[in-house]
Amino acid sequence: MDGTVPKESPPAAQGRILDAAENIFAEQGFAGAGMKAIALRANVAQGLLHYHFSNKDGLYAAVIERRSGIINRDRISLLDQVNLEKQDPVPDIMEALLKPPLGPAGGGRAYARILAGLCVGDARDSALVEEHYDPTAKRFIAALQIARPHASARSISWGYNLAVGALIATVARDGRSDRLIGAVEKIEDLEKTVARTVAYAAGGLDAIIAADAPP
Amino acid sequence: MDGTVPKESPPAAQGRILDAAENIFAEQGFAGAGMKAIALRANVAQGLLHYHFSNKDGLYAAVIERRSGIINRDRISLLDQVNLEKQDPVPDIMEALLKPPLGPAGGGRAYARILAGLCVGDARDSALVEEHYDPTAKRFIAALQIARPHASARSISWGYNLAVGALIATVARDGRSDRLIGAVEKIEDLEKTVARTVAYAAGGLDAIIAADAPP
DNA sequence: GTCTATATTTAGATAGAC
DNA sequence: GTCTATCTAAATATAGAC
Repeated sequence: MDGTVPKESPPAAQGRILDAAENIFAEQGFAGAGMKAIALRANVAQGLLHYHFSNKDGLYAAVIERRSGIINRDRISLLDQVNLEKQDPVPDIMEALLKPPLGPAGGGRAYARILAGLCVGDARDSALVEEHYDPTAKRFIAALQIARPHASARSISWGYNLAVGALIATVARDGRSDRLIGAVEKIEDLEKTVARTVAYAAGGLDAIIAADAPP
Repeated sequence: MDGTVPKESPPAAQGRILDAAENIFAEQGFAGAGMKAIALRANVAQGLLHYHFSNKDGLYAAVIERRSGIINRDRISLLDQVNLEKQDPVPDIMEALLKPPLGPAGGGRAYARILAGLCVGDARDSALVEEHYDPTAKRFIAALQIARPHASARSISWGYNLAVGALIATVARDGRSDRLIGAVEKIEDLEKTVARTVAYAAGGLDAIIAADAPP
């Protein structure tokens, strides 16, 4: 003991700020989120946000960096477990891509909505996607190309992009499907949601490959 | 001649404002767009925006209303031409759904990005979707249910939602597919883009129906 | 590291002349 | 209907005490 006393453990102010920012950016988007509201939800003074993250852009980038790191690690870990020699590895590849962001470690609905915003966003968002997601994306595209060796590179990359689109629709439009059919029942469980999105992405990929094939 | 002189014909200030707002809302999102910037691009005084549309919410709603009216009219018109008795009408239904927003009358990339934002947006966006898009959505879901009578209502409605997700990915992520494979060629033509998205949505729908079927 | 208080800029909205 | 000028509120960011 040297007399120094650590104030708070891991989820110190810095972590609370990131959590609060993740939620508010998800709800309001980048421009709509306010530093004041984030500080309020994190129970810290507004000035502290600037001390730790310089400015709003820095805070936004920190949120993306933290969560994308977790998601990419999980994605790659699952992808490495896929046996590319098996009969049809595409569903396994899609599950490795789609399950991490849908699961609890993926930040739940909040971060998934940020991810959706990233994909339809402006130049700042594009730069963040390129930095934090492109490297992993290339890994998945390479795996899909191995699984479908006769497909064109363009079909494969669109199959990847449209799989992410299915992910976005799954997260962002949750609730609308039930509303449109007047359903009143409970929330689906995660397994079923993942299974449906995986089936959709795998089926869609093969459909565009078939449509692209020379007649 | 009575001395009165009409200032400008159809594309008067009101139309220019809507055009400018559509573009800036597309680029920046609702919160990011500024009334000042919209007025500047429309070449009108800022006060005029409030004279015509009361406030920012009113202007946003007017942009959605104008474009969704055109898209819904085109969608229903194409859907009514689909022969539901033919062997497999699903691709035709999907084309009726996806072609209008991708085409020139759909507002081009600008409005498509607004549409994407609507789908991942907050409460205000949900209300606008419910008002302007739900009625047409129900028509398409009904048509899909007729084309796939043995599929569950939930599979059908998710097939619809995920088709919209494919639309969003097609528009919003344009450019990323080529970047990821290092392509440097020209822009694809509209026909090919529509055909791929239609094939994806149709193939994905049947995949989730198959996955949902009792074993 | 954290807080309080404040500076600076920018936003949406309004008033009134033309 | 349109413009100029202005009001008021809110945002981000900073300064300095603790």
